[in-house]
Order: sequence, then structure tokens, then C-alpha cells
Amino acid sequence: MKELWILGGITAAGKSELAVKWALAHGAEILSCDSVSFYRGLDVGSAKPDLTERALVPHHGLDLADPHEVFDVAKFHAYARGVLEEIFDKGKRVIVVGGSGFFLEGFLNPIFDETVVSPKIRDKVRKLLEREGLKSVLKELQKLNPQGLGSLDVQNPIRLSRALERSWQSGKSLVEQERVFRALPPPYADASKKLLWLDRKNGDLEERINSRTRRMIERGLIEETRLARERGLENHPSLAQSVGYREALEYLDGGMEVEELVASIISSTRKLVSKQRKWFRKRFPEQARFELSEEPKNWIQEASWVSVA
RNA sequence: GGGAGAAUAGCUCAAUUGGUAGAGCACCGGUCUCCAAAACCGUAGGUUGGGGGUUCGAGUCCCUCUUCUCCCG
Repeated sequence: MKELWILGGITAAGKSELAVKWALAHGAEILSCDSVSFYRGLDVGSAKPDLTERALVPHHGLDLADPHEVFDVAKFHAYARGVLEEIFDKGKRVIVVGGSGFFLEGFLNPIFDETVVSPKIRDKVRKLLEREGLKSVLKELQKLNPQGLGSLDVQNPIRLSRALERSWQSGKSLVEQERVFRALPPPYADASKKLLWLDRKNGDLEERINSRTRRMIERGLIEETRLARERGLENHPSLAQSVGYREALEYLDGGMEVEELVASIISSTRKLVSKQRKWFRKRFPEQARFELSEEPKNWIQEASWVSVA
């Protein structure tokens, strides 16, 4: 039986470390599911597992793209499917580890369809948005969708652009696309899935976030950001706004003290944690939450994983 | 000791000649089928430092107290 163990959790909970322990105890390989660790050169800021950890257990899902590329959920899951096949073929277990809720969701439910938007269409929509604004993108969409736009958030530039790109690419109305999407089979139906997500009490967490942020600065986050900028980080739609890098880019532009940088990263990290908690509370079963305290010695025994169909 | 200025939401600040106190950010909540550590939406929040006065009506004008900042000795 194929076993897919999914370990989610908030930033700074200690996921990576615990995943290594779990993998060693269960003869498993690790698939990282972290939307920033996918990128080469973004090591310090994404708290990527170091070489020692990687030598102990095979890690997948790291260093898959450069900062100027967009490695989206469809690309990740195409990659993940290959990795999982390979590991299952060896008869081993897989533990998927990460805090990126939307990417994790893809192991449980369909989150993308077959449509692959060409760079040409993507560019056309981007230009339309830039030159003529949100209204004209909306107008184009309405032209193609006389029956209505369904649940589309018409105030969100990204959502609108995506919808138009996909409509132009597929030639299908949104309603039709939705119908096709709903018919998609659930992913990894032949594997047994176990879920767990790690949380931490706020006092404890705050301390970990503070020291982790300072450690990042000491280990060269600023220099890492400077180098990544040369390789396109700044133009990446989401990476340039990601926690740590957004602030470091701002710092590089000058006029900011290191202490301000630290404070600003800490605050962004807390916000991220709050968002992650909301995601996991909503999408994972209630019993799958495991609150860590201090350094848990027996978490492997204590944690009760929740099976899902 | 003398002089000047300031005090409005958790924070930074708005509020035409006196006419129902607003915004950004933060907080809290929500949305999300391919940029998701992203993007978007919403709620709540204030006896305008305290007290008194003028006025139909005061954040705004007057008096007084408190606190803070700056300047002069």
C-alpha cells in the first residue's frame, strides 16, 4: 500500500527538523512543499534544510527553478507526481513537509486542470491590464461569458487575468471550465493519506521567530537577496513580495537600519503564521492539529495522524 | 525661571470661515482551480488629554490643569 504522509504547519514550528527524525524512523524520503524553497539560491530566507539534513534523508522539492521563473502549483504537482511514483516504486514511504497550504491542497483535491496558458496569451493579458486597466479585462471576460462569471472575484486583478488567460487559451467559458474542473478525479486516490499539522503556543513561537530572523541576517539573507535580485527575484510576482525577501529588497534600496529590517521581517512572519493557521484550521481536520512545546522528544509517538480518503 | 508649539482610533496623521470626527497601516474576520510566504474583500475600533466657559452648535474660539517637544537663560 502506498503511504502518503503530509506534515503541514506554521512557519518556525520546527517542521523540517521533525520531518527528518520521522523519515529516519520510518525509512521515508522527504518531499518539501514550500513555495520559496523551490527556488535555487533562496536558502537562508526560506530556511531550506541544510546539507547535513539532506545527507541524512533524501530531500526532494528543493532547487527546482530560478528566481526569474514562476514555479506554480501545476508545475509543482507534475514534479511531485514523478517523485512520488519513484519513491513508491522503491517501496518506501513519503513524507510531504511544508507550510504552503495551497500547494499541499493539491495532494488532497484537484486544484488545477489541463489548460496550460502560453506565454503569448499571458503577455497579451498582462498588457491589456497594464494599458487599459481592470475594467477592460472584465469587459473581455464578459464578452466570452454571457451566462455570467460565477464566483469570480472581479476586483482581484490576478484572478481576473488568470480567468481571461484561461478562457482565451481553452476557448471555453468559465461555466464550462468549472464543469470540467468539478469532474476531475481526486489525486493519489490509490494511496493512503495521513495528515498532521504543527502549531506552537504564541510565547514560544515568538521567541523562535525572533531568533530565527536574527540568524537569517547573520547567515547572509541580505547578500542572498542581493544575488537573487541579479537573477530576477525583483520581477517575480510573488517571490519579490515573500516574507524576508520583500523586506531585504527594501533594505537594499537604502534608508533602513538593520534593526528596522529585523523588526519588519518579524512582523511579516507573524502575519504569515496567522494566515497559515487559518488555512490549516479550515482545510485540515480538527484532530490533525498538534501543538508542540519546547523540544518534543516523543512527538512521533504522541502525534496522532488523521487518515483521509 | 522665561518663551513657543503640540496633545484626535493600537500607530502615523486628516478634518474648508465653528456645522453629524475621516484615511493609511496594524488588529480581527472572509475569499481563492495554476503568480499562493501572493492577490483580493469586509467588520470593528474615538466622551478629539482632564475640567470649565462662549455658542442654536466646539476637534476647531476663550480660561485652567496635566503631559510631551523645542528654544532662551
